[in-house]
Amino acid sequence: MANKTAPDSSRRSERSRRAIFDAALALVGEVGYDKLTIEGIASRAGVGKQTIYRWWPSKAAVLLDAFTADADTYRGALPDTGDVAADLKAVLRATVDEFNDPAFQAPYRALAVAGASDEELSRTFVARLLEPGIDVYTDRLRVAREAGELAAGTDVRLGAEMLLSPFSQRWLMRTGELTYAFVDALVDQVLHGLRPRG
Amino acid sequence: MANKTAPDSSRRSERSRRAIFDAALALVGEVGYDKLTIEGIASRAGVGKQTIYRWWPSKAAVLLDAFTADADTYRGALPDTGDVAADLKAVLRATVDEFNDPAFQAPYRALAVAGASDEELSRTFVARLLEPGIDVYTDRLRVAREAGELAAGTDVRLGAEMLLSPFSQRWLMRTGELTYAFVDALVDQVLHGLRPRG
Amino acid sequence: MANKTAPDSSRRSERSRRAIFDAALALVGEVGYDKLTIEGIASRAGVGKQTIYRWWPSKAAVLLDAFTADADTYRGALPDTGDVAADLKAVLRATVDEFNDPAFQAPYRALAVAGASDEELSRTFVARLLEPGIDVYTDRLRVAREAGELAAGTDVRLGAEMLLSPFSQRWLMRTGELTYAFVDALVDQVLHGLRPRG
Amino acid sequence: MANKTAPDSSRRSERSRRAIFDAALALVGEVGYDKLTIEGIASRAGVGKQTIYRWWPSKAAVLLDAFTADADTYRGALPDTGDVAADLKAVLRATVDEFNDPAFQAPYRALAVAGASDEELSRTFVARLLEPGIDVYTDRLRVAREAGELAAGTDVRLGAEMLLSPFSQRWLMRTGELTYAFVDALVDQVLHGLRPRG
DNA sequence: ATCTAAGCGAGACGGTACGTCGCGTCTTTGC
DNA sequence: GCAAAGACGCGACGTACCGTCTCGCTTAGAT
Repeated sequence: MANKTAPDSSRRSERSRRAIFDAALALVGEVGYDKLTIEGIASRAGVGKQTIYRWWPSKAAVLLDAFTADADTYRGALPDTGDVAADLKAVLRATVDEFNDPAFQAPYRALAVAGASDEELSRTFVARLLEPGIDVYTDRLRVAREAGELAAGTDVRLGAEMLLSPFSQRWLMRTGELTYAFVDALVDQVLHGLRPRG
Repeated sequence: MANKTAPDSSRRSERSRRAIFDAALALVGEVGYDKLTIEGIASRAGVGKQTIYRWWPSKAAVLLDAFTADADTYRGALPDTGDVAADLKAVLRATVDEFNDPAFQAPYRALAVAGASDEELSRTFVARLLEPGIDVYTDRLRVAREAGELAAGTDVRLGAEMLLSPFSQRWLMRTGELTYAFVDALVDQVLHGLRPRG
Repeated sequence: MANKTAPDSSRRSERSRRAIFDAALALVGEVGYDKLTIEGIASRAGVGKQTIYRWWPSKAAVLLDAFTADADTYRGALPDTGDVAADLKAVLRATVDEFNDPAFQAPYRALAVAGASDEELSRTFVARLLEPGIDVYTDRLRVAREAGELAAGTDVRLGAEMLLSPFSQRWLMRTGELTYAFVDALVDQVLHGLRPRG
Repeated sequence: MANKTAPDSSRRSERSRRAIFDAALALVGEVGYDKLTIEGIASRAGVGKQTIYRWWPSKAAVLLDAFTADADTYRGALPDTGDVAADLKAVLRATVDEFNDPAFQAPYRALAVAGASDEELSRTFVARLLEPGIDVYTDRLRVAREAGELAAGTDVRLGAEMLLSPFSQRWLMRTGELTYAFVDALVDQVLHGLRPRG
């Protein structure tokens, strides 16, 4: 399958793999994604360049693995107190804090940028990070719909995007502040719509 | 005030400026943003590298100027037929076509990516391209609110983001297709909300 | 005769000409010949680049004019006390001091180097600086020959070169020290030859 | 001790080294020293610029190595037929031919010029090319002195300079022709001196 | 005394080369 | 046979000067 005699992953050095992840995450925080280099990672990790090239196709892929190696543990479902508005606000407020934290921002923004320009990479990025995030909202909305909290015909996937995209967009393009007030208003307006009630 | 003795813009060569814009737009379409180089632009434009460095701080800034030099003419208001849903759908469908056009995509995506990673650049990008786009939606929604088509207390700026962000996000991160059906559903769901109607 | 409509030298700015000479001599002393630039001279002299290009073909030509503008006043004949050996030693000892003086060295070495590599320039350099120097020695030796101090058939031009070249060579290529002892020995050996006396 | 982590010379590519020498010598003959560029050498040699910068500090140093890599094999002693004048004339006549040969001239003149302006480089140039040349004359003169052909107290080093410097000077500064007649007269006058014989 | 064309300071321009950085490949030497 | 180390060919970086070319401006010399 591999076109170049694939490396034997059973012989792979776990020590080097960890060192590369640590170096990549540290460096992206210090110098930013554009000035992050393979040589820099290798040097900081005390590793030969070839060891990186052997296992990853690009610096973005290294960073993606480094980021998800730490993040893969997390995941689950949104809380369900029976009040979908309250639950969404609670989780989005926590997400506000997360995206305002520099340590989280740097590698995540780097990945988003890399994904936006590199179509190949974006497939992995979307599948491993974005889709799971959308899914937990979709699931929670579906539960709410079954419970009669939402209209019967509601497109829950689209609903999830209506909640997450304005948030992501503000953060990524810096078109606005990420505050509790913003997410509260967003949840309310998404749920009630803009139309006047009959 | 200037840290390097600013060049005299009255002596500037308009011919070179245009040639640089043309070359930058052509090249970003041909090779993509990452492989776009200052040397490439200079060579294609028949211009010395220094002429680019004299007037712009980065290739992203060149591209931004090139893109807006062409785009600055456009701008206006959304149509107003009295039916806000129909008007929004009409315009968003046109925007679907625009964002599916490779000639428009390449430089715009390049700018979005550059803006996402470079905070300085993003200020200009947001102010010159994104904000004006949001504003025309905000204005149309305001008109609709005054006309009683929307609830009295509606946050029209937030409404505009709810319409545009899911669209932008799908396009930028490739999380979904941009279709007429998608924008139609988006408009309907934004206007009506997810809640069941009393 | 001129292929480009020669400049009108009657309108020439004497003030600029002096400023260029001063700047060129000062700069060659400060940064050396290789790092001497036309732009640097123009800037230091408070002069436009074109003013230099209008009147000189190269930085070497500027330097040559600058150097000879100061040096043209000097010139004359060697002393004649009747003792040719003593006269030569006296003058060469003075020349040792001159060539060990950094203020004289820098531009003179620069000119020698430029002359060595540029055949066109070397013609002027030789004619204006080297030949006159050789001539005064040739003249003094001729007088000595007429006076019977030298053998009747002596080639006085070659004699002058035998005196000056070992001196110049040591200085230019740094193959040896320039000392009084050296020039004394040189004069003696040139006059007496290496052969044992019959 | 090294200020930049010196390269590992055991890993050095001999193929590249030779290609660089060949390219440098060919180019200096074709375009001259001033128009000789590192980029030109690298390109002609099919080598990266960095490979040159890794091993040499300047184009002059490259040329010096290139020149001596070929020339290091040669070297020896002057012929000794018992007639010092004849021997000197024979060798100097051969040297006349050598210095009138363009293929030899171009790189040698380039080195002389570079050595004249760069004190650091001149140390190597003198030690590797000039001094050995002077030494063979010094040695031959010493032999002649022991054989009684020269005066007992003769300074043989100075004698060698008296033979070589007028020659070098004429060539380098173009103050005169290099002919057999010139070197014959030079040898005679150096050996006999200018004084009339008692 | 006025006009007009040249010299002038200034510096933008199309270029070439600089010396550096990082790429991705390849090779050498342990382990 | 993977890994650390790093030399290699390559391409782009951003800078420094080159020599040419306008731009006003000032400043004679001819009218």
